[in-house]
Amino acid sequence: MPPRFEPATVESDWIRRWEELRCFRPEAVLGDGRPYVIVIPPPNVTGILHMGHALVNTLQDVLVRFERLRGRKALWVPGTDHAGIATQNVVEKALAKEGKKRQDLGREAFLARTWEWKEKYGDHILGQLKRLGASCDFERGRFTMDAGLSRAVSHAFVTLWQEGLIFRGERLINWCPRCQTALSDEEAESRDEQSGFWHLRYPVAGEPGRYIVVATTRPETMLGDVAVAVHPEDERYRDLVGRELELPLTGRRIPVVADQHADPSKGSGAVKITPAHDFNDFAVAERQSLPRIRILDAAAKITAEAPAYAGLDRFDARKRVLADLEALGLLDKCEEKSVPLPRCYRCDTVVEPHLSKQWFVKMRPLLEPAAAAARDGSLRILPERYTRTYLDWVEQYRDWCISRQIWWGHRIPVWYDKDDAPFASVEAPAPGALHPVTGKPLVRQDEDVLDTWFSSQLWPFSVFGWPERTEDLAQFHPTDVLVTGREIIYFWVARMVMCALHFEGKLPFHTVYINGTILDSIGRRMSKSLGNGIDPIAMGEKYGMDAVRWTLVALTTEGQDIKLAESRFEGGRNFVNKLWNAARFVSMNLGEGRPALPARSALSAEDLWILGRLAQTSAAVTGALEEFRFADAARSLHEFAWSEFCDWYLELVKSRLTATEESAAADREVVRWVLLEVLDALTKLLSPIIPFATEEIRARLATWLPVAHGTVALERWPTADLASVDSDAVQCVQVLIRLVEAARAVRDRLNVPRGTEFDLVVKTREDAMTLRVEAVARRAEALGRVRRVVCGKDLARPPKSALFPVEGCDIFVPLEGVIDLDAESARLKGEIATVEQGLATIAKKLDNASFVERAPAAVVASEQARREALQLKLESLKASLADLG
RNA sequence: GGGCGCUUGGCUCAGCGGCUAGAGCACCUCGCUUACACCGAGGGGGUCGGGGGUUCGAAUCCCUCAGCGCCCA
Repeated sequence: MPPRFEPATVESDWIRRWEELRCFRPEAVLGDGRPYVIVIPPPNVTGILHMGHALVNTLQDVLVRFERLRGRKALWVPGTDHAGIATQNVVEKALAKEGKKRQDLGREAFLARTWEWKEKYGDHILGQLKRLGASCDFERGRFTMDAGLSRAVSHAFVTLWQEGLIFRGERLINWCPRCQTALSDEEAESRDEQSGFWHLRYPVAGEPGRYIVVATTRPETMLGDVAVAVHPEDERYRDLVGRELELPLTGRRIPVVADQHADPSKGSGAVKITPAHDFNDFAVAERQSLPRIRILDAAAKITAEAPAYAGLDRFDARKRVLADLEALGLLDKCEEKSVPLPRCYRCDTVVEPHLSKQWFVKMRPLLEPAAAAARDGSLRILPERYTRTYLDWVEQYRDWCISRQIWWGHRIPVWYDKDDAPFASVEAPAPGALHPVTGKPLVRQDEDVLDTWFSSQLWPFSVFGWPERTEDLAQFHPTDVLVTGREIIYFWVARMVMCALHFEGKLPFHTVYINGTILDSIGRRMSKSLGNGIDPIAMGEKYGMDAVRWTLVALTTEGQDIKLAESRFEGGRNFVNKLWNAARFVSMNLGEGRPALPARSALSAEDLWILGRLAQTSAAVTGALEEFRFADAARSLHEFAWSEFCDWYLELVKSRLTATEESAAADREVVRWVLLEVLDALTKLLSPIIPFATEEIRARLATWLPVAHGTVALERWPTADLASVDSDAVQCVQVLIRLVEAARAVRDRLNVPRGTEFDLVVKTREDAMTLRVEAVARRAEALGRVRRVVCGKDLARPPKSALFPVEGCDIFVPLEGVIDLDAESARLKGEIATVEQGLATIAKKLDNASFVERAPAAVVASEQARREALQLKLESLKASLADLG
């Protein structure tokens, strides 16, 4: 084994090997374990793997690998999402370079071109997932526009339509003038932006000089005003209700209406009403039976309804309207205001409310069960606080606009007769087919496609062949856990829950784990525009993918956001290398064959100790992963592997492995057995987080640590026998550690000349302690480079010595003439101060009558015991200090 | 405006009612001891954002103020 773990070749070798072994299929798991299923949040086909993907997929992989090792038929279904608008934009951009628009190609050719693009680049991100080490069943990979999944979409649409839960209607929707398509409410992302807030004067008809002032951030919309609303109780305008205003620049007259929507406490209390271009105003117009005048077309240019401005872009029109109002003296004033401005989530263009005929899903009946599932706890969302987030959206029951005026996607399975009567059908009607209700021939299919999320919401079961009753569907749906980011709770999670409940009558998963957001080192979101992203693949190449995975897992606490800097991966790399070298050390100290299981009586204190700690670590890691406490799992493993196994156990056994006497041979086999035992369990426990290095270690040690099916991924998770933890061995090792530390501290702190040899004199308080010290004395001598450890209850305090008090004994280092007595005095004074502070804290409790009375007896008892121990320690320290004079 | 999260050593974070408050990184001193310098040994460093309260006991629970961030309207 090389002295450094070399990830590059190891990773590609194992990716290939796993593929050959086909070990990530649920069928590869032997036995009859229950399935454990996760479906991946499908990344866009246009996507490249970013750090957020690396995190969410590492966490899923940890869970899947963990459950696979526990014998579950683990299945992680990968796949990609066709990402309608995003993908279409990519292909359109490529076309634009050739000076073409998609309309130049026509629908068929454009779609062919997009499929071509998809075939060429669409699997890129899946390849990156493989490099991440994701143990997906790639043979079951799906794409949302696969034939089967497309059929699922049609089936869902037609079913909902037949149930009256999908309808077509003319409503105000969010419209992206650049993409030229409708968007759902969720796809119009509002950010606060600075905007002008213009106050306009509308002259009262027949009363020269009198105005009503209305304020707006979109003054060009005044061209489409149909009324001004005031609050019915507003005294200022009471006489004007029912009268008319001269709408400037248009020659039209509009009424003043009384409506609750006007808030008297805000501004002038009067609001302009533009029903065709504002959501609130649309509702007012419905109530007040006002007309809707469309002054902006699909490209957000002024229509012929305002002839003087027709053809102007909305922002140019804004300037012109303002200038013209100004010239007429009708511009009262302009303020600066921070307003939420909705922008297209795909292209960032300012979204315009737009009146058009679209398809909608009637959400209330679908969402009610989805809300109930979260409320009654049958759907568990972690961290729990996100249940509120989920419910906040779900309980709004807002209808969902699902039609998109683009080409790439699932075409709406609706055909019309010549009178526009729609008919939804999974199968395309035969040419000349008649509308089953009107009896007239169906003449055309709907031009639009469905929102991408309409297909994504079916993902947890469409990937298994739904609506066919396939074996996979029966076996793997419902799934177990969904892991995803919080920004997608509305878009996707809630809709999946609603669909699974509606179509299958069950939740698609019992638990949703919301992972934190990856931020840059100063807490900003990583984004292309800021250029502050860290590429996980590049990090993998530099530090090893295991290091990337380890680091992300170690940083995942309670779904908190993660501030990430490249330097963080060094820690991961170092840890993986440490493990590698521990295995390397073991490999260098093994014999010919596998050592036999030793009798328990043959095990030394440190053997029992490390085996006990291993059991505790297994238990801790198992518990942590069961509860999604990823960082805790990593912490336990790090502590055990580095601070206990490497720092102490490996050091302790070196002398046993190199011992040359005849009698040492048997003990050497014992050590070898323990080393392999620990390494066996440790590599298994670590394999969900760092699969590559653990596989490679097992492969290198295959003679001694064979894996049954060619991969550690199909091994059995270590079970923790906590009952076997030997408390006496634990105490022995604790004393041993203190002995070694005392020896080291003497050398490093008390200016002992190099090469000076010395003894440790251990004055114990009880015979049991004497036995313990004697049990570990030889090891302490070896590790601490101490000449002799002498111990006993009746030993005299050696004069002028350094003191290291431990519970149950005092460790003296008699070094008159060698140690720096002043340094020791100073050190003892420091110790004394610390102990006195501790005693003071305890005294505050124990001297408080109500503490002794009211605190639990166990707490009081432990405080008393601590007081006694500290008291003894203090006396020893003081005696030593006095002795040093 | 409503909701949520965060504020603990220089940095990034654990700890969420009872050990003299921990870790990693950084820092200081020493060390190439045949697993590892991507290492080892030793060490310094925190009145847990401010204030108030509950409690025998608060970094931990409650209230309040301040700052930072996210989501929704």
